[in-house]
Amino acid sequence: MLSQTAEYALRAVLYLAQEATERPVRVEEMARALRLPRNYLSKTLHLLSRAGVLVSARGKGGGFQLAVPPERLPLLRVVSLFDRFDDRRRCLLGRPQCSDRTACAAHTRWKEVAETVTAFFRQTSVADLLKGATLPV
Amino acid sequence: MLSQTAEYALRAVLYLAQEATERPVRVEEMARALRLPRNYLSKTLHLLSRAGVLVSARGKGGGFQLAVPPERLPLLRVVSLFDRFDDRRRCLLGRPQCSDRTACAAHTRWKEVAETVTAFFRQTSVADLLKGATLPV
DNA sequence: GTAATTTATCATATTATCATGACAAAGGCA
DNA sequence: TGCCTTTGTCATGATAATATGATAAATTAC
Repeated sequence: MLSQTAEYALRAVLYLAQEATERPVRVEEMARALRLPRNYLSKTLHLLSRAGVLVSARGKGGGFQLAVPPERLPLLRVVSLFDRFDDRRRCLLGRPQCSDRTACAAHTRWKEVAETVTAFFRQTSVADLLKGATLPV
Repeated sequence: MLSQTAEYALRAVLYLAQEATERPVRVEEMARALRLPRNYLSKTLHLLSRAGVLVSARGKGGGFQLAVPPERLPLLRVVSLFDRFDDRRRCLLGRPQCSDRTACAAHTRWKEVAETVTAFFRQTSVADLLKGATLPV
């Protein structure tokens, strides 16, 4: 459903929201805890930082932290950095343009489903997910 | 949302349902009409045939036809040949197993959304899509 | 200012997906 | 039979996604 990279990003953000209230967390620690490839995760976290989702600090005591309180961080803000959620994705038959006016055969029926998916990412916050978490992320 | 290949397959099946009531359709014709790569489409159609969605015939007058009336052909039967719709896909955080018992942090909320998506593919038939089609597929 | 620590970046490797081209196999028809 | 048509299959190539390893740049601590 999500690309591998978006999934990594989401898991990392959840980890930060859960583990790191104040202290910054090193890539090393996160990669180990989540079993993700270290340098690949590093790049992903860097992108999240540039997008203002995380803040990073180098040197001793450095690492990554959320830049935003989890309550005000919709999942869409995380995953949309890596996966597209535009019209092109939302057309089931892959048309470059597919709207109410230029509808493909699947448009009317698929639109609702696609909108449900997007709404989930837009309306669900990182904090929402942690509420439901019974196990560590 | 769907892989390129699953999307090609779906478009091809829709084309057959719309254009070919009796006569078989050649790959050449379909590739041209749908602007898909010819030999790649050929392989995709072959898989659909082996799965019993299409029937193929070689030689003059040959080509592909639906093996099943469009009313009794759920989209899932087409796309699940190319994309996975199992638990793994349905876990937002990519866990190998994620069920009500072994729930990830996103499970409860995501389950509904994922089920909406799967239900769409399971309950919508090829014929359903053609009903809504105002333009040629 | 030097060393240690940690992120940032670059170059490259690996893998999966998508695509092309050539030819083999099978069916229809004179 | 021999020829044409069309699917079936194989070998290969192109591209994007994922991953690794090496090194640069920044920060902290002494």
